[in-house]
Amino acid sequence: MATATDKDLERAAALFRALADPTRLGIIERLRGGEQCVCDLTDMLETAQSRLSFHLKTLKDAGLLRDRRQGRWIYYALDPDAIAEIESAVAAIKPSASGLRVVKRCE
Amino acid sequence: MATATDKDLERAAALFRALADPTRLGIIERLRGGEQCVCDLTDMLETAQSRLSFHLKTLKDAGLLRDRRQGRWIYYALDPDAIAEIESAVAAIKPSASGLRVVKRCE
DNA sequence: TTGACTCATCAAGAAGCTTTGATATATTGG
DNA sequence: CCAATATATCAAAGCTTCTTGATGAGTCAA
Repeated sequence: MATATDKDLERAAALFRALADPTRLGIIERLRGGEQCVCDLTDMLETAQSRLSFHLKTLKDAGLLRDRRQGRWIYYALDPDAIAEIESAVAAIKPSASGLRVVKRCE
Repeated sequence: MATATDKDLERAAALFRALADPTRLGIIERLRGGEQCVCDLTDMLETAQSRLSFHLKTLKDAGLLRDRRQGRWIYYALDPDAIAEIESAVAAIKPSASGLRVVKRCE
């Protein structure tokens, strides 16, 4: 496994930063089952509308959510690619399997 | 799967917050192969000593690292339990398998 | 077109995080 | 004990993020 570049670390940090807030994790949890419009999230999370909008934007800017307008509502959903990216960022911090260093390399 | 409590979300957010910094991810990367003393990390990361100490403490306070003094040196290592905790926090944000769920609409 | 509705954006202050340089503490060797 | 070394802690400054309330923008129906 190659050493992560500064850019890799920066990107991974940005993903984790987006997850580093309980309100945003609550949003994500409510999107696990599929897309939801902002109004439903507002009801579920009982929070000020501008505050919710701020956190949705934060998640979207990090690439974790996508949105879609339908009529007067806007639906947000998890982006599966981002979830995969997070999983790979976590895999990158796992201790390597052993000190024996017989791990198959990519190059 | 039960809904996460506020405390679960807070704890998961704290873990992600600890990971939300490229310097700290760099530290973790260098600990993947096993424990290192602070002096080695200082050399590898080329950073001010108090700054490194701050980030080590941040990781330790979040439960991600443990430390051990040996003589004049202090060795830091990843805590495997915390890594497992992170993995389970990530698993908790993965979309649930039932992707075909009917989405409730606003009307 | 107007009004109501849904959501985004903005500005300002509050709260939290990071860096820096200085100082403190623990350990070892002489 | 003293000096040197390794690391932690502290305080101040700077930077980033979050919350709040106000306003703007898109959409629909009458």
